[in-house]
Amino acid sequence: MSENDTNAQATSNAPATPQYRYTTEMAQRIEEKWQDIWESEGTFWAANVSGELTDGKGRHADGRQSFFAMDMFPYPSGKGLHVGHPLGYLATDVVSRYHRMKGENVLHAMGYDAFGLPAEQYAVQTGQHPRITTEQNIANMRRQLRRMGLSFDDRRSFATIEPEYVRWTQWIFSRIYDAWYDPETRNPSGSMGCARPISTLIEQFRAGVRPIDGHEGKAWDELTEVEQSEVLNGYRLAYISKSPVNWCPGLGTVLANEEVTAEGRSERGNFPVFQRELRQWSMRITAYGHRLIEDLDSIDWPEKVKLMQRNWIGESHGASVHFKVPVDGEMADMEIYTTRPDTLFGATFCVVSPEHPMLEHVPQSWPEGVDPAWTGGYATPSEAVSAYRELAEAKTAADRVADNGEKTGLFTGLYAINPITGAKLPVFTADYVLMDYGTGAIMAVPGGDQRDYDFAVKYGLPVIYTVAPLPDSGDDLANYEGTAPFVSHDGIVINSAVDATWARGDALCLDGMRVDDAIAAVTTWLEEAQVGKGATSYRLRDWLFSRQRYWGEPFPIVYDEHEVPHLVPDSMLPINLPDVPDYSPKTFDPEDSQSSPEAPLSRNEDWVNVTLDLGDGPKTYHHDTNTMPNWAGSCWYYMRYLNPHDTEHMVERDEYDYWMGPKHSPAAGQAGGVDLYVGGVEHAVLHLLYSRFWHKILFDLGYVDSFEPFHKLFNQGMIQAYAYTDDRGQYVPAEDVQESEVDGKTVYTYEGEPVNREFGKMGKSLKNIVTPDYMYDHYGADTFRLYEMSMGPLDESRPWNTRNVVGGMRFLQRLWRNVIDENTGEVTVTDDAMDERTLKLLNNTIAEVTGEMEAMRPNTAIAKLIVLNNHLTGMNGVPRAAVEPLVLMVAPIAPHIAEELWNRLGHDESLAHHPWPQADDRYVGQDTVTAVVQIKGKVRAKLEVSADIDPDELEKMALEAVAERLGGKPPRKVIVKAPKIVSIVPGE
RNA sequence: GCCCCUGUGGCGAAAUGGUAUACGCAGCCGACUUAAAAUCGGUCGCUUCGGCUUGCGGGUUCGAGUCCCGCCAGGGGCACCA
Repeated sequence: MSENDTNAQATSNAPATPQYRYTTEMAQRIEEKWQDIWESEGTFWAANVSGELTDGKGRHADGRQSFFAMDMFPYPSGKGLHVGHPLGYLATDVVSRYHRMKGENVLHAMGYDAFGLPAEQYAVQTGQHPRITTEQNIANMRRQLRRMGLSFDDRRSFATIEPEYVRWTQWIFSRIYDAWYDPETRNPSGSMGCARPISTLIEQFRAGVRPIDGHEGKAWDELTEVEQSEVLNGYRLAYISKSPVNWCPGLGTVLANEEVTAEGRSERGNFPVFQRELRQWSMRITAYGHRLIEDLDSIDWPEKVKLMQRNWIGESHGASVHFKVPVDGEMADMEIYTTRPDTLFGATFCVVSPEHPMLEHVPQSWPEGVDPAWTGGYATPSEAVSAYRELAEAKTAADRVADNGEKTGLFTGLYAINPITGAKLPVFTADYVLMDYGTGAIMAVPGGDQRDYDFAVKYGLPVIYTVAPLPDSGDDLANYEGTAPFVSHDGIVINSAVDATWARGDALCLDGMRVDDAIAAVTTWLEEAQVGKGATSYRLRDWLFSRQRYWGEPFPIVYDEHEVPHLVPDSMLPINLPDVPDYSPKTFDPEDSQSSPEAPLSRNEDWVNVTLDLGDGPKTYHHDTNTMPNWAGSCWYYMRYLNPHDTEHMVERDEYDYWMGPKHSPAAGQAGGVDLYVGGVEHAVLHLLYSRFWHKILFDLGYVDSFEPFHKLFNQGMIQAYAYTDDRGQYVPAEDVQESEVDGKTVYTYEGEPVNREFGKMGKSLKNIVTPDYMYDHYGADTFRLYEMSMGPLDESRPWNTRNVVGGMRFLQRLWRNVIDENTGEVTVTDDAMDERTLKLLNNTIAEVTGEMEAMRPNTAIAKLIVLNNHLTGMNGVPRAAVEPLVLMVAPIAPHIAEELWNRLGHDESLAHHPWPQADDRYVGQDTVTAVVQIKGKVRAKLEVSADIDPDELEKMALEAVAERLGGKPPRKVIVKAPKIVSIVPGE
């Protein structure tokens, strides 16, 4: 389009686009010019307090407020960007530029999260080494982002695959491995629980102040190295465990719970996931469950994300209770977990998970007269139990979903004795009880739990109701009996008299108590009788931390001939990946649940076997062949922006304190952290939880002085798009679809044929992608930025519509024309004084736009800038004193045109650090306002009055204005909110 | 099933409990053009001209898009967690 304009001017005598109009070509020239200037002058370099990055182009850190604005860094995937991707980057950039103009020292940079599945899969597809494709992708992404005019400090960019970065990722792993969680020590923030070096635990074992698990009564130094290693493994925050994990044959790797969907499939690739018992690395995130919930109160995050984290961690309070189980003439102990100890009187059977160790001790034969439904037709309990266990193991999460709550289970032949009633309860095994939650065993209370009720109905077990609705609730227990349990936590306890004094003659009667009080009473009783205690349980599981992939960080761990793990000394880090031709993961038939993972690194024997001197002479060791999950690099990258080339520290203390310390900025709270972190909500329980966990460990160990990584989190919305399908359901290119009106209805056609419109994501397969490059070519970066920022609130999703972009272009053209003559290219502003109206509008606009920028609402800021600009457009000669502040206010959103106009207005320095305009209070507000007279809330008259009108006078005027409507009757009530509203309630 | 968010013109959207529809797109009318595009100016919720309008029905209030209760629709999170 615009190209034709230029040609037309050269080749025909028809009136053409004026030579100095702000066209797409003009925009492109201006944008490239300023991007070069910013780069060569280091305009966006942020100044550190010390070290090599103190140079902020004459703007040093001393005494200046810091502001750290950060995006969730991207995977450099080969797919390239579409216009939806950079929405968050643009938002962060607008905020960064605004804060820079407020005089703050702004840290804003971009790194690349380059390990992990997307990069590896792209490499496998293209047959090139992931390092090569990753570096190409990073270069392409850098180019596209640079063209957007983002104000990054390019000295601080890095990728997580760089050896100098990997070194510190491995260093952090080493610190986590070398630490344990002491729940009895206060951490530096004052709350209970603290990670401490493992040496402090060894000291306790050695001093005999802590019993050694499994070796009670022995001295620490009597234990073999293997035994010591196993004991410590039970405490380390990064530990090896043989436990059921999510095994995904289709991807050839194990996955964390967070990476498995509710349907039991892999989040990436959508392959089936099976539970397999495997030896893998885990991180003890459950130790931090409580602090991860509690500290949410100290950070400025969307409630939605906080809620998702709270739900994911799933802290529940209750009690653990010990039931005696007669086994082979002795009394074994079975511990159960319940959130409702008050219902102990209503327990009519027990259930253990199919993996529960108690199942090793089932009796030889079924008791006399056992119900055949309970035995499943098996001849002995052990046959029944092992058959059921096999059945449960083969089930995928998807099967469980398909079961739709249908309960299965079998009797174990065992009985458990209820410690409070003495009742003998049959013990079942069923897969609705999970081994890795609570204790893997429950007391079943069918009168108060839907699942237990379903099970009881199926197996003909008794139901005892122990809780009734509150008497004044209008509900009646009779509504539940025989049909459903009464599950509410509101209610009163009934029916606790069931032999309550059996246990030890203590009277414990709960009748008439509210549930809360009854829970407390039973918990106290359990503790006094030493058969149980208050307990907290978490839905959160420990974080499975190893993957069988090539493209990730190797573990800084080697094993000796006894398979005892040893930490590789810090001085030998990083451990780099071997440069080998075969980096593909070993994948299997997605349905082959019996396959086992095979780490690609294990194929490189040269790399696997090493001779090291770890203090007792050179010995042969072998490397751990797993790699870390792709979350590892993103867990701590924010700190690396502070100085990505620091070879002495993960992060330097003074630098951390200046940029992220708890009191560095009024914007940050007590918890400290990055001032603004912008990214998609999809990481709510993945990256954002892992990152907080690592950060808290580093805080406990004293490496950082704030206990949260991200003070303010902002989730940008998604940019959605229309897609079109023809009558065969095939997608057609959205770009070429025509829109027209037929009989007042909008119809869409492609090559003359009608097509259906649907609404959703932007994607290549939907043929509705719009790329940033398309936008640069057709409108320029400033118009692109302006459109994305004006579409609506940043945190809401909305549809992209290229047709609407032109409005932003017109605004910039008018702004340009208000400064520059389109025909001569001369600056046309006047130095005349502003008229009163312009002065008022200008100062009101400054005040309002400042407010919108503070609140991160660029859409409404833009609307107000347009109003001011439109006003100036109508003037005869635009006053410099009005247009200069306008240019400054446009700068965060459309920085290139703003720099160009600022320069042409006679300023030599970039406006990037020019002070943000200040509103003159004398001209803020209105002289006259339209006062509205309402009768019963409906507008009946409007009055033009002075802004400082006396309320009594306004009331008088208002009553006069609507006298006719009041019909002479005195009003019953008059509310005056001068100068805007008079609200009248008429007399009867 | 449980929890959370969102419903305002033809479209994207504005509105500290105080004039609903700012700003932009599209549309319509006009100016400049031989013409078209671009640009500029105007107009732009519905209406039987009484009024009526923020998904629907109630409530609180002098006054509700905004607060409360109950529905409906769309989106998201969790889902045998004892």
